[in-house]
Amino acid sequence: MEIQQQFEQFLSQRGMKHTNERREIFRAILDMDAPFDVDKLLFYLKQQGEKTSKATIYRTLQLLLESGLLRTISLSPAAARDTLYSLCGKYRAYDHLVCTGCGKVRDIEKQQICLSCQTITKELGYKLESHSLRIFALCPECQAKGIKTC
Amino acid sequence: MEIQQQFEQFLSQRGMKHTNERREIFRAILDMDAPFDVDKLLFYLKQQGEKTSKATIYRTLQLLLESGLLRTISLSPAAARDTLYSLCGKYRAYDHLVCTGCGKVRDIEKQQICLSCQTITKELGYKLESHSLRIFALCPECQAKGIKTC
DNA sequence: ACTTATAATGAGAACGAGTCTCAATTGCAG
DNA sequence: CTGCAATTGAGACTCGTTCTCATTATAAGT
Ligand SMILES: [Mn+2]
Ligand SMILES: [Mn+2]
Ligand SMILES: [Zn+2]
Ligand SMILES: [Zn+2]
Repeated sequence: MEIQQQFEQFLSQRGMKHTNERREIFRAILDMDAPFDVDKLLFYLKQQGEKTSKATIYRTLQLLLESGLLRTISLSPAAARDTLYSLCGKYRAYDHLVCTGCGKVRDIEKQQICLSCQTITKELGYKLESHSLRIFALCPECQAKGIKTC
Repeated sequence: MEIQQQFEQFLSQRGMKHTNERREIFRAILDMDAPFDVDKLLFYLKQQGEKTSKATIYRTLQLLLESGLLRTISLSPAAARDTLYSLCGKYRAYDHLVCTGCGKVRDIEKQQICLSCQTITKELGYKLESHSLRIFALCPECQAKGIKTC
């Protein structure tokens, strides 16, 4: 099924209206070519002549999170600002390797991580839903430059 | 070495002063019996008659993070509020299993996770520093109660 | 189509965690 | 002790996020 239709179906299931704003916001999200924050989305919509309000964007993002179509990304263990969002499945990996020197982020795809999560939850009788792994490490370039962290 | 002395040594290495405020804040952190936020720390210190300021608490927490004695915890992938802190080593695991139903958090200790992180960073020529894994799953109790998420 | 009830939106005020400023205080080297 | 740079406290400030409420749009019922 088309992803737009999945959202509309989600709205219907909840007895919510299919508004023009919800459509436009979702379309803008589909246009994003990297994880985005609210500012970026708002700017993009303004550019296109939409006068969507900040409040409606936050409300729609919340709906998309609840629908399971969108997820948040937290790259830094501290960062309590500027939430990043990404469509589920748009980028293959949910796991990230973050360079503590230059901040560069790589996606990780390691079957072993998924298997470990399955093992852990199975052993404890939990029903696995998702996971998020962040590895903090110094990239080869930063090692060469002699950048130190901590 | 005593952990208090490790902090004082860190301050000395940086040529920073051993102030009463830094001592009292660290003592309060040692008294915490669970991951804490700044509010809780501030309240605890007020209770004890200390009139430490919010600014100094943030400044000292930052120093403790840099010293490697303290870490932050991010349990929810969304939460952009109220950072949680915990002494390194106070709770054994850095990885958490979070119930998406009741929010209950368990520590995870799985050697396999550490090994995977080592493998991943080694393959890419990175120098591993740390990692943080959060597994989101429904606990047995919540499954029994028929609580659904998403 | 038209009406109507009500869900949704927009504008901006409010909120709150975290940061910054600067005058007053404190630690500590000499 | 003294002198001075480092540190602190009070509170203003920032800015991402949430809330409020008057206005507007959706969709069910006719
Ligand atoms: Mn931004
Ligand atoms: Mn709190
Ligand atoms: Zn790097
Ligand atoms: Zn549970």
